[in-house]
Amino acid sequence: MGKKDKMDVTKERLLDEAEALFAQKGYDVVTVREITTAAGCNLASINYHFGNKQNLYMEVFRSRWLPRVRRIHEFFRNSLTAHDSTSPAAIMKALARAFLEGPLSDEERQRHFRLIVKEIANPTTAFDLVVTEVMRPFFKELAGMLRSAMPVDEGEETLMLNILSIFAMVLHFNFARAAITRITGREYDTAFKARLVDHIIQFSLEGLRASNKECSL
Amino acid sequence: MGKKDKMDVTKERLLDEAEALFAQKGYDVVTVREITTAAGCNLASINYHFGNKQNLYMEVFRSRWLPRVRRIHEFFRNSLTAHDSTSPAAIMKALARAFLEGPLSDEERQRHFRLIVKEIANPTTAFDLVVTEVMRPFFKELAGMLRSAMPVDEGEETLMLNILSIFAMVLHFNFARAAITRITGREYDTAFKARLVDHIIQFSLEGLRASNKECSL
DNA sequence: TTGACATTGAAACAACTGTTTGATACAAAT
DNA sequence: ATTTGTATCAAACAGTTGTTTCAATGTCAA
Repeated sequence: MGKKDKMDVTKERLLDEAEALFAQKGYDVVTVREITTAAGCNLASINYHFGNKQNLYMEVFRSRWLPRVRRIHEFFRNSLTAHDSTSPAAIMKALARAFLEGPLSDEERQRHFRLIVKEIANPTTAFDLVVTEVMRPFFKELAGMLRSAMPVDEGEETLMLNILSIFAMVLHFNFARAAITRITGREYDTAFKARLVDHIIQFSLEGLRASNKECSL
Repeated sequence: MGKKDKMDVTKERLLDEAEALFAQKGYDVVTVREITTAAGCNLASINYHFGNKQNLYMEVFRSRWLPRVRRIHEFFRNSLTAHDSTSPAAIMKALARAFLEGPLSDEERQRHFRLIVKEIANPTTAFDLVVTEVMRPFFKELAGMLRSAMPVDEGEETLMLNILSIFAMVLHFNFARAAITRITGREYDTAFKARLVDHIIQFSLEGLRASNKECSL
């Protein structure tokens, strides 16, 4: 194995461990020593491969977060064309399923949402990247789908609020796990997870109908 | 003005500034120098009055957060007994209004939710305090209200999920402000805020109906 | 084999962290 | 007036932070 390969391996491991730690604790709490120790490499390797800690954080979003959310989006599109039904309910169900039961493993999903929730709470340049690269385009795509699927033509803003609400639910039940278990006292096992997915879909589906009724008044 | 008064003043100002900064940036990012400078007092005053930084953080929750959420709960109860209507819709509307338009100023509300969202993401002992002191009792109270108001008797878990969902919406649209403005491009002015409140209430109201239908099948 | 290059390693760096110290100022009690 | 106790202050503390330095190591081309 040449050194060229070794470099890639170190870089990849740094990105992996960095993402896991950033998602778990947040950017400021995680130290470069923590990351390099977890990756099993030298303290200076972050600065060597990425320049500084900030660049490593950005690179996590570029090379890990963005490709992953694109996989989710693809999963969503595929599951829609497969059933080729374009009712709002079908769209919403496919959307929720893509994010909650899609191509991601449970661990990946938690990392994914924890990272973006921290960015939502305190946006950095990484959030600008995410917004321009995937969020705004995907929201536009969704709005177009829903507009043509809705019996009543809603305003751009109403559509946006509905989409935001669904993501609010998905995000919340993913990042509030620790809190939910403490409040409810119930374990976050697979049975409970399935129950949650069902609930989120039903809740959002009905919520979506609200704006339709409101507009038809 | 005696020194006894001065102490109280310093202590109160430390709590105020600490809460604002903790809510804005998070516990680890905020430094004791930042807090004491903002409060206009000496660096050592935090350790003098509270022992250490952690205790100050806990005291913020004890003397600021808990009383505030209790005011919201009172507001909710009062607005319910005033209209003495106990339909699920009335309960939900009163609940959403209490948290979104209740006794809190807009600035207070944002501080309030940002603090608890950070605790939900990464719970500390402060979260245990909040759960045992207000969350579990209030959730039980709410569940009791909704159970007797619902036409179909739901399971304890379904009720809990519905309540959690409403708080998910309320929390999200309060702490995701920066993100929402960046995504939608729309200003977070009073008009938009009013629109949001309406939306959350409608969305949650319909979402609540979902479980009722589900159970009746 | 030699030389150039890329990667790793241990050690040190200055800056910043929460906390402690001891002196000082001041009000109330003796 | 003296003592006592409380609050504030500047200064220093030890530990940790991200980053830099420079020698050591290995790889590939000449």
